[in-house]
Amino acid sequence: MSELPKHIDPKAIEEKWYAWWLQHNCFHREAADGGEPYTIVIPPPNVTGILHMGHALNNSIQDTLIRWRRMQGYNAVWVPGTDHAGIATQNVVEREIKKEGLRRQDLGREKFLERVWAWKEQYGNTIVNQLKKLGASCDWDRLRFTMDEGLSNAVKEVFIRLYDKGLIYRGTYIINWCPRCQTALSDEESEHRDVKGKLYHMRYPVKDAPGEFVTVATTRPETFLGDTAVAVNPTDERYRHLVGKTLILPVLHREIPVIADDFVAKEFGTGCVKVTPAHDPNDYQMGLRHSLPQINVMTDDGHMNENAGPYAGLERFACRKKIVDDLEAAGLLVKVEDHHHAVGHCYRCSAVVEPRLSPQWFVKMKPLAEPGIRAVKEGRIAFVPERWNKVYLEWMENIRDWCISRQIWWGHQIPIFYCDECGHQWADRGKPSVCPKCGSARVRQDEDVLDTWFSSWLWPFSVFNWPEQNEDLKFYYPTHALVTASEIIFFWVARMIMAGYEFMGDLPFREVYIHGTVRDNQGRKMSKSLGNSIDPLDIINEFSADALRFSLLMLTATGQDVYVSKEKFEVGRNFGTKIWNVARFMQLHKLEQPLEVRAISLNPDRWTADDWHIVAKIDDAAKAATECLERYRFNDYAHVLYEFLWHEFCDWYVEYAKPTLYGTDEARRREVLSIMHYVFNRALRLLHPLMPFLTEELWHGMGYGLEDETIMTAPWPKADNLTLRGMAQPYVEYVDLKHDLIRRARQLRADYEVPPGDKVDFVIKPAGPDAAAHLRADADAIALLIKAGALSIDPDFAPPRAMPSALNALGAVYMSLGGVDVEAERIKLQGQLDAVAQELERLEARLANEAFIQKAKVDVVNQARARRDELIGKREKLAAMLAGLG
RNA sequence: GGGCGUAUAGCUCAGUUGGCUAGAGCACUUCCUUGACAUGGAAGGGGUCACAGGUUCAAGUCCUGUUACGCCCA
Repeated sequence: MSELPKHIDPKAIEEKWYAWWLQHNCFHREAADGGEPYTIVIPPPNVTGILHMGHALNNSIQDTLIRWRRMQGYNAVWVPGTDHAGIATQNVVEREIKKEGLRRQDLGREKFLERVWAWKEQYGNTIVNQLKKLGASCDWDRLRFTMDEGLSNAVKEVFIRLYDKGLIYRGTYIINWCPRCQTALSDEESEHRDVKGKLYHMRYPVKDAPGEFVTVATTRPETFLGDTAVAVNPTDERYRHLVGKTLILPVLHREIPVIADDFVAKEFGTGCVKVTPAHDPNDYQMGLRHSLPQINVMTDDGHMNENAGPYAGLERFACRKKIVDDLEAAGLLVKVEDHHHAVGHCYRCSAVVEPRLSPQWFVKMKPLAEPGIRAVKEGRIAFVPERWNKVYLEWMENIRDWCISRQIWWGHQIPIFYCDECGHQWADRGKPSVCPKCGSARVRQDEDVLDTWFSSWLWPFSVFNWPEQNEDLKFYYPTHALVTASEIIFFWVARMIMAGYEFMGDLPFREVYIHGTVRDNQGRKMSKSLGNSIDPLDIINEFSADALRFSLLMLTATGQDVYVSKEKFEVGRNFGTKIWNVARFMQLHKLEQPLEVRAISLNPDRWTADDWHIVAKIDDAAKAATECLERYRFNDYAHVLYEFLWHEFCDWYVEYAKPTLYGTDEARRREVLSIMHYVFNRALRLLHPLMPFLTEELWHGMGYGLEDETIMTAPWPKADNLTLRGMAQPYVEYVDLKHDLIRRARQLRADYEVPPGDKVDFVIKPAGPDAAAHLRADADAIALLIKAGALSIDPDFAPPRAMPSALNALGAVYMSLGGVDVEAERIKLQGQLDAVAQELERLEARLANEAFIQKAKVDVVNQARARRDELIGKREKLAAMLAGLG
C-alpha cells in the first residue's frame, strides 16, 4: 500500500497506466489463448476524422463492454481500425493541393494517390491516438485500415465472386450525382434536407393551335431543356383532349408529345408533368414505358452542356435564373410559388445532388437481403433497443440495388478489365497485361473505384484476413456486440449482415446496440459550423478521461439521444474525487498489525448490523451492475455504482465506522477496516470498465494488486453467496429503517433550528424488542450522527412534557428541548395523522373491494394488508404522541 | 405523404412484465470549513406524470384520439 497524495492528478495516472497496459500487452489476445471468445469490431473512424463527442460515447461504450467481458474471463478482443473514407479523404487532399494551385488532374492519378498516401501516413492515425486518450483498450496489434493489403484482397475477392455470380452488373440508370465531388453516390449518400424552394409554372405552346398552351409545374426549370414529353393522368378529364398532341418546347423549339401515364398525380401542380428521362428517376421510368428519348443536358461539374442550346456553358443555378427570366419575358411563365420540399445533398460536401442518367456499377441486393431479413426476424441478430428491428426490416424488404462505382481516385479500383482489341470484359484478381481472349496487350482497367462502404461491409471478417482461413477468423468470428449510431444502420450494419451471410455463411454479430446522438443543450447536433461542439479532449484535459466516460454513460439512457454541456461532466469528476478521498480515509487508519489487504479474512459471526448491511449492498450492486451491462443499460450501471459508493458506502458505512476507527478496540478496528477493504476492492472492480484509470491507480494504491498485476484481469465480482445474503436480509431491513430514523431526528434539529454544534438529548422508544436490541447496540453511533448529548433507548418512555418527536416503523424519536413550540408540534403531528388517516381510508376501501381481493395477485393483497396494519399502528402512536403534548 | 421516437420537479432525465407515499443529478433555500472529501456534509422547498377519452380491482405505465417537438424514409 502506497500513500495516496492529497489530490488526484488525472493526467499523470492516465499516461502512466495507458503506457503500462501497452507495455504489458494487456489488450492483446489470441485464439491460442483459448477460452470463450468475445469480439467487438470497432466502427472504423474515417482517417480524416478527429475525435468528437459521438466517437467518445461510441468508444466509451465499447471499451466498457470489452473491459467487463475481459474481467469475466472471456478471451475478449476489440479490433480497431480506420476507414479510407474515399470521397472525404480525396476532398481533403484536393483542398491541400489547391493551395499549391493544383488540381488532381494536373498531378495525374498516380502522383495524386502518392499524395493521398503521404497524407494518410502523416495524419491518418490522429483519431487512433485520440482513442488512446479515452482509455480505449483496443488490441492495437490488430489495427487495420480498409485499404491495407489484406482488406484490399478481401474487397477484390468479394467483387469477383459477386460478379461471377451475376450479382454485380454495369448499367445506365438515374443515379445521384454530386457535381462538386464529380462522382456518383449511392441512394444512402444523398441526404434529403427540407429546403424552401420554388414551384415554377411554365407554359408550353401546343403545336398548330395558336394561343393554346399546356402549363407544367417544376422545381427544376433548367431541366426543361431535356424534356422529351409532357404527361397527364389518363383519368384526368381536364386534359384528355391533349393526349397525343404535340407541344413545342420553348427556346429549343423541339417537338414533344403529350402522353398519358398513371404515375402522374392529378392533384400536384397543374396535373401536367414535364418528363425529363435523363434527369429524374420517375421520368426515367416513364420514358422507358413510352420509349422516349433521353437527353442529358448537364456536364459532370454541374454546367449546361451542348444539348442546352443557348444555355450551354452556364452553371446550373445561374441557368435556372436565366431561364426563368427568359420565359417570363416570353410570356411563358405563369407563376412562381413558394414550395417546401426535400432535396438531396451530398453527404460529404453538401452540394445539391443532381439526379442524372449515368453508366455505373451496381450490386443486385434482393438475393443478398433474404438471409439478413430472416436472421433478424428469427431473432438470431437482435437490435437494442428493439425498435430498430423494424427500421432495419423496412429497409431490407424494400432494398434497391446499390450503386458502387465512384468517379474518384482514392479507393479500391474496380477489378474489371477491358480489351480494346476484341472488346472482351472480365474480372481479374491480378494486373493482367494481355487479354485472355485475344492476347492483345491493349488492356485497360476500369477507371472507377468502389464505394467506401464496399470495403467496410466486410469488416467483421476482413479484419481477420479473410479470405485466408486462419485460427483467428475461426475463433473470433462471428463477433458479439456491434455498437454504433442509428445513422449508419443502412450504410453499414445492414450491409455487414448481408456480407456475413453471403461470404462467411454466418451472421457477423449477435447484438447491435444502437446508441443515441450526442447533442448540445438545445438539442442541436454538434457540428463545427454551428460552433456548438464540445471537444472530448478538452473535457479530458479539464476533468479527466474517467470523468468524461462516466458522465457520458450516466447520461445515456438506452438508445436515447444524449444532451451534453460542459457542466454535465462535473458529475464524473466529483465522483472520482469522492472515491479518491474515501480511499485516503481508509489509508489514514493504521492498525498495530498491518492488514494484509490481499488476504482479507472476514468474521461474520462478530458483525454488526451495519457490517451485514454494507456487505449485502455490495453484493446487490454486483448483481445489478452485471444485469445492467448484460442489457446494455449503461446509465443504470453507472447509477448503481454511484449510489453504492457515494451513498451507501461513504455517507453511511464510513460514518458509522468513524467511532470505531478513531477508538481503541483493536479487534473491531481490524474487522471494520477489513470489511471496508473487502467492499472497496469489489466496488473498484465493478467500476473499472467505466473508470479504468482511477480504479487501476487505486487498486494498486490500496495494495489490492501486486506490481505486475492489473485490475483489468482481476475477476469480475459475482453475487453468488445466497446463504450469506439471506442471513443479511433482517439486518438490511433494520439498517434501512435506522437511516430513516436518523434522518427524522436530524429533521427535528433543523425544524427547531438547533445550531449544528449544540448537543441535545434524545430518547428513542423502540417499536418492539428486536428493534430495542438493535438500537441499543447502535446507540453510540446513532448519538454521534444526530449529535445527541445523551441518547437513551427506552421502550417504556412516556414524554413527561411536550417534546418534538418523529416516528417510523423502528420506533419514535423524541428530542429534549427547553422551549417547545407546542402548537407547531401539534400541527405537525396532526398533519401526519391526517395523511395516515387518508391513506388508511383508501387502503380500507381497496381491501373492502371483493374484486380486488379476488383478482389482484396474492402478493399485492398481502402487501396491502401489511401496510394497513402498519398504518393502524402508526395512527395509534401518533395519537398517543399528540396526547402527550398535553 | 409514410414510419419511428419523445412529452414526468426550474433544467437534463430514470421509472422493466400495470401494484406501497412517482425517483436521481443539476439548479434553488437554510445551516455547517469537527480530523477523507467545500469537486464536501446536513436539512428543505418544488410534480394534476402534455391534453381528452377508454380498458382494468388498480394506469406515469396498456389502448384510441388530439397537440407540440425531434428523427428516419420517400
